[in-house]
Amino acid sequence: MARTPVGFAGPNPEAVRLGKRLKDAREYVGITQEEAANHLKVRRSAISEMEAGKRGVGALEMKSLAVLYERPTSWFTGESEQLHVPEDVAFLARTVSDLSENDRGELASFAEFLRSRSKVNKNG
Amino acid sequence: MARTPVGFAGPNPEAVRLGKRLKDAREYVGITQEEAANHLKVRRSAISEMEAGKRGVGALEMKSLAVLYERPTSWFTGESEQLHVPEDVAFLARTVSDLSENDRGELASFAEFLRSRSKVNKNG
DNA sequence: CCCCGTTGTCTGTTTTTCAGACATGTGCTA
DNA sequence: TAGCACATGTCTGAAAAACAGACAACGGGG
Repeated sequence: MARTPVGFAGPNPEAVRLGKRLKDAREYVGITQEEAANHLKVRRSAISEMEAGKRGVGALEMKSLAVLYERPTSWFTGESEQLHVPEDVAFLARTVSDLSENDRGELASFAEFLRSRSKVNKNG
Repeated sequence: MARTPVGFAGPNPEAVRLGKRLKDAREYVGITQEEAANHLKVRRSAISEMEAGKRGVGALEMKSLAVLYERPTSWFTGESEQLHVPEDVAFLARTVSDLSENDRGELASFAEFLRSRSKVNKNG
């Protein structure tokens, strides 16, 4: 995790937010830093520093903590849980579900064609 | 990211899976490694190695890529296996997301055609 | 006050990542 | 086929981050 820019000493605000959430979640389920550390196979000090935003958190570490703390990773990252799927996309997905396997193949080919065509238009 | 145990040289299977998903997602939105690298403020080689599972992915990096690739982080971690959609349907849904509104209309029309055709075949 | 469980912080060592270049692969065009 | 352009894979010394372990500090009971 050398994500924070080179000449930047101050704490990364986003990392601090992430750490707070990790800490909140841990305390909510009543787990000590040591137990969390054992779960993650890291030193306890690592947990302490992660929660303070002084140390990076690996994506897989976060996933593992998500299990231990019983929360989705999106809760830690603060993502909006909304799926953001336009209605026409949803409609297509539903329609596709009704089709036979052959027809799905045809449709997929056509979709692929449209996709490559739009690429060509963009590039040229 | 020294998450993998000390005396373990082989690739971390979970990291490899994560990398594959990152790569798939990037390719679906038609972005190059270089563009992704610019977005993350890392070298392109970092993207290459992340996708190969040879390099750790920070939690905040993953969140940033989630925005760029238009997926929830849970998709990268593999948390969202709840949907149970057949793979070809899922693929179509993803491809559709790439298309312009016009192309979606075309595709929807074609899907509708296929659906009605199969109905006719059933009834006759 | 003292104990004890828990958490915060420090330092030298180890591991990972960076930075940049070089190498490979793939598609296109003459 | 050769040549080229673009995207991606991979290597190496330098720099940064994480580890490992210890010590300090906080806080609640006895």
